[in-house]
Amino acid sequence: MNPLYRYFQEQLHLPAEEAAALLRFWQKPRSLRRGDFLTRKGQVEQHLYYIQEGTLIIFYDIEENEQVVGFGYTDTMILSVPSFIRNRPSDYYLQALGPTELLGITRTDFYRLLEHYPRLESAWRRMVEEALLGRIEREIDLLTVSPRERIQRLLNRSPHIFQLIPNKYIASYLRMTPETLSRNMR
Amino acid sequence: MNPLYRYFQEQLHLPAEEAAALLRFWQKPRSLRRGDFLTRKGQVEQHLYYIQEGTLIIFYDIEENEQVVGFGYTDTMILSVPSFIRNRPSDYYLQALGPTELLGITRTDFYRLLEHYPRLESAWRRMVEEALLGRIEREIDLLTVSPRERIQRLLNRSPHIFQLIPNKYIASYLRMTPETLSRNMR
DNA sequence: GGAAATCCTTGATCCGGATCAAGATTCTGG
DNA sequence: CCAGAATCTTGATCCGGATCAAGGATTTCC
Repeated sequence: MNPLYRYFQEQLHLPAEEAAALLRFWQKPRSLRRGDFLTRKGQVEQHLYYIQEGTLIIFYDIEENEQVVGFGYTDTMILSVPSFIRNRPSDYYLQALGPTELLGITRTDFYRLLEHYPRLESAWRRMVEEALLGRIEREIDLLTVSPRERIQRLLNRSPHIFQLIPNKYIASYLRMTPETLSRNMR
Repeated sequence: MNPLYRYFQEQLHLPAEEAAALLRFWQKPRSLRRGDFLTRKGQVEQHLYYIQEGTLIIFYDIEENEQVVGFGYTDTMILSVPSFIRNRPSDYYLQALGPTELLGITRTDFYRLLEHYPRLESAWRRMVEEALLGRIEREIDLLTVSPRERIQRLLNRSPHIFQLIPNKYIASYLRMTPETLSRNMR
């Protein structure tokens, strides 16, 4: 069965007909290779993407360094949220870590659909609420002083991350160096 | 003019009749004195509050210490967001820093109103979106390494905070000790 | 399959923010 | 207005995570 269709039903709780109707708007398939950028700083995010297969990182650059702020992986949505919502240039880069297949819907189409499909609108509101709650959780992680505890919290909440993403990106995400992560993982 | 009415119009962009109709649901006035708790850890947040006058801090306790995660001040809304959205016990404390006057609407009333007033629903979605964008900004602040820069970012974004809130709470909010804040403010 | 790039680990050193302490200042509430 | 509490400042010391460095292990992709 179409995995995006299943995502609509199981993750967004959309009824079958609505899920089917929405499917045809998710087009514009994109393929990325390791290192390719899905979105770059300065671009206005014009799509909401569904990841059919692959992993990506979201990062911004701060004084020569890249600071990772999130990940995307198979069967989730990914986008530069602030850029998409505000329709302004993104501060973030979205970069593929390996071969990646995506389906996208354009910003314009998406906002048009929101008006026609009330269930989609409430689904979107739930997504935004969940994203907010996720950030609040993450805030507590970032405020935790001890590196060891920060690692532990992520291990508890998202153990699969450690299977999917090279440690150096996880270290950045956890506000520590790869060395510190390595020393506190065993 | 009623400041809450003005808030509805100017901040939430609600039309005049709708703003007027909503006014009567914001009742249950509460008065707090310095140190009083509006909400405590473990309580389920039953209200959305409008601050008529006063300042509050939002914090949670982590190993004997209190970690400040936000502030509330005159003419803004305040609540324990995760508790209100999820209808679950709050991890946060909301505490008044001085004499404070609030108006509240109950969670039940509020969600009922969302169904009857589409403009309120979209206003709420905007509030959630804005809260999310605010958290994303805050994440960048927290990931900034240098204490001096973290202070600077807050000074740029919310200079009024420094007039309203004692420095020790600001220091906690900025993930540093009061000593470090003091040493880097001049 | 194999060379090259990337990533991970371990060790040694350094430094900036936390901690501890004490005094000065400001705020609070009766 | 005044006493006591809370807050802010400044100084001295300490410590844990960053940095620098190098070798080993994996992964990538022609």
